[in-house]
Amino acid sequence: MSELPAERRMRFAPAPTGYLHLGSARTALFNWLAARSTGGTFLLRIEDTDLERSRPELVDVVFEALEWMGLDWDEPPIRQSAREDAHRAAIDDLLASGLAYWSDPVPESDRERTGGRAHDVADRDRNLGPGAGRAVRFRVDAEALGVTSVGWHDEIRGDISFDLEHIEDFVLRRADGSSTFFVANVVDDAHMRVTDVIRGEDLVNVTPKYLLLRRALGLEVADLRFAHLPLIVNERRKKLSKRRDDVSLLDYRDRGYLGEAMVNYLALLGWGPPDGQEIRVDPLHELPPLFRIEDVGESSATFDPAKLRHVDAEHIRALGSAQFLGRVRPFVEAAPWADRFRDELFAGVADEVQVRVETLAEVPDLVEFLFVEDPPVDDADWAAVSGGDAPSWLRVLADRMVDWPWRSADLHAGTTALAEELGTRLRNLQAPLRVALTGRRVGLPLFESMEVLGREECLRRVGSALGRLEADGS
RNA sequence: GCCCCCAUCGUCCAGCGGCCUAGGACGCCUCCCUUUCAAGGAGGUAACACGGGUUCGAAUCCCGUUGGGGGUGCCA
Repeated sequence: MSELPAERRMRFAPAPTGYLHLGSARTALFNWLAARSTGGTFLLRIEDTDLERSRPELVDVVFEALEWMGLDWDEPPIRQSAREDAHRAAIDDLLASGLAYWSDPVPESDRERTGGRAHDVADRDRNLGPGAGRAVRFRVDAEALGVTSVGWHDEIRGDISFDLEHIEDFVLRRADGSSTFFVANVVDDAHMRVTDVIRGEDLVNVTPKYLLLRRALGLEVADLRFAHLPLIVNERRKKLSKRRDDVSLLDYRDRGYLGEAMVNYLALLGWGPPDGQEIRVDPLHELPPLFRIEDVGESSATFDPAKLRHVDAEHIRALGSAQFLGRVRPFVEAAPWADRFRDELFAGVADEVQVRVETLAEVPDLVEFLFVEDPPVDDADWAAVSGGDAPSWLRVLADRMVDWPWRSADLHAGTTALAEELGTRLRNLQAPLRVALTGRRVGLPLFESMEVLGREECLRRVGSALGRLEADGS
């Protein structure tokens, strides 16, 4: 009888800070990918033990962000705050077995005595017991623990180990009675039967403590694996900071990025598909078969907004027409002219819009001329095209437009022929017409825009441009 | 200071001892296409941090140097 492969369980354990950090989002994604690629289970644990930061609406932000990325989890999320009894019990066990002890804080003025430390290892043997201001610390003692170093084989970075002498007696229970991250983390991971701890490289240094604690608590460690992901850094090669970098995942949604593009790009930071095909229209389905946590790189990756934009543009272009309209809707609805927006008009230029934007947020600006009475005229553009023969050209154009068949191909042909007639080139003739109709000299293809705008409206706009010219001239 | 980690084009990813006169992608530049702008097509620019080993042979293995990052809390 062959053994069934043991179930692999990975978890994402964010603290509800009110926004999901880009780095956390990537950690969530890699955990999810690791789970989905191995038939594992993806779990969620909300680390909400910090009273101030456990407000329900802050937790919802985490769910909202994960849902935006399309990441789904397999079991009901665990609230760490609901497990405080278990955390306390673990500390009591350690206290009972002598691996933890009560410790008094050492005042700043008295630190020479302790080598600068905020605690005194002499407390280990004082059998202090509970008391005001007193914390419980773990006894990192080679003799008591029977080892002189702790190490593990990291799935991403290979063997890592720390000598016990470099690990301090860390706090398990604060003076206020609350448990620290170290205990909660270990106890809850064991409770959730987590087998794969996949997290950021900034947590490498707490892993020895994790391991020590886990063993001290008699919790199984044989099948435990760790993978520490390289950090995402900014162009200065520093860890992304809330202050100077755009780190909130959902802000990218609000700025017009597609969730799947974000997922696609994030997956490319520290990893790449073996076949080299970077753009994955449906990353959530395409990536799992290709992903292996051990293929993740070990050096930090710079977050490159330019490449993100490119990936987003590719995803936008891959959208079907109906999908595109659906995705765009929230952005046009936020425009000042939202009440005048009409699907039919938009549909007439949608394809042309789609290849010209990198984010959905750029759409309104491109189609505004269709939905406002009088598009604002860009002064520089107007100045650039309204001189010379432009006034007379526009007059002729206005005349001809009256009986041209109103289809883009005919408008194109008519304007081209007229350009020749006038002894100029189409590129020159279309420029003033474009500014007259849209207010700018760059924009969507002109004749397609005219068809959608309609003859009457085009004539009206050319007419007012002519009026403006007279005013300028007088 | 101490501990841990990292080191290929400006950036991301390939390369896991010979296939490398180092490949792909983003960016940038040039040209083509063209109703502006895009998109698309064709080119181009640009890297193995340095020094020692090991080996017939090193971007690939080892050591050191330098550089960078992370950590060093009764934060997580």
